[in-house]
Amino acid sequence: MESTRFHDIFDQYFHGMRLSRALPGRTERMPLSEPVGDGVIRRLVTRSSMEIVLSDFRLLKDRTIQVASGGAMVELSFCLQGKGEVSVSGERHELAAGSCALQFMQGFRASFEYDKRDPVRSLAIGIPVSLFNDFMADESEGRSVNFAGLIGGGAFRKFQKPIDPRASYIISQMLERTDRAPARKLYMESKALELLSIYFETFLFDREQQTRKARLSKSDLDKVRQAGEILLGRMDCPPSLLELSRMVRLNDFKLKIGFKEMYGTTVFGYLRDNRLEQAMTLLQNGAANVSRAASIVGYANVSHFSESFRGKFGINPSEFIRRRAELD
DNA sequence: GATCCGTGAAATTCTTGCGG
DNA sequence: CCGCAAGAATTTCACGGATC
Repeated sequence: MESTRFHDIFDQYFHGMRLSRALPGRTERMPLSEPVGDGVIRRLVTRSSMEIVLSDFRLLKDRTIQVASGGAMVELSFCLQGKGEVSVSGERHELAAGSCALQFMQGFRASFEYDKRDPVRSLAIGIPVSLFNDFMADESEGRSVNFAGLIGGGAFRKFQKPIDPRASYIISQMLERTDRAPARKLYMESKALELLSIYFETFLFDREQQTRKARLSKSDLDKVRQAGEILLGRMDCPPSLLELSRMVRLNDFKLKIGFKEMYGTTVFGYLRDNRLEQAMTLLQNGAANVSRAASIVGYANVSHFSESFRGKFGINPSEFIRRRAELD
């Protein structure tokens, strides 16, 4: 693992935060090339100083990236692909594909560990504290929410959760319009605001979300992650719950608790979400029709597939294809 | 080809009980 | 009181077939 002063790139582009927002309204596109890696990072700063950063790259070496910041900021980030670990002020956090984090930070130090094998795709939306407080300002019902109150005296506070269906649909729309499309900036900003609204609501105003805490050990969580991987690897013929728990040597009770904790859903809920997301990708790039997509991701009959798809994305697969066709 | 509907199977949640 | 597990109750899911 090579440790690097990679700041120049990442401090500015990747985690988007802590840089001067000198050029509102600007769009930047930064390709990554040898020897660092390949891919591209796109960054858009709106007039309201909201920053939207889309990353899609792969590194050629394992890296530990140190980030330090004196400023304060709020960031909502989505890890779409790849995994890694972050430690902030001694606390470790997992970065897992399919998870979303809302983070509040000021004057902190963090290090990110990335693995060269895993491509990284992520979306980060950063907003200045003043804008955040402004968004929260008109909460009339009693307790008001603001940056200082949330973060307390600390340097960092984070809420984490799997990306929910509404959000993943919005993100896919954003990804489609990264380069072309008229009124792109307006479009991106509106979608980013929509995401902020969804997650401020779930993280900051949903009681039970806040009280959930870690209950399993690191090694058990590791087994849960293994189980998740097994499940994804065998989408077309998944093991039963009991088989799965035996495979990773963890009793089914813990497995269920673990899935709730790590992915925020049940074991088969997780499987289903992933099946449907993969199916959506297939439909999106025209790689398959509805029935083909259903069978690829492991649905034996299309009927149930359509029903699940609608349940998750609020739209029938056929309708989804039709609307996509209209876009082009 | 895609969606809607009824039914049995399974997974999840809820409840209770055991041992530390 | 806590962690865990077994069993009951409830909910969700997958399938086949009818229908659009």
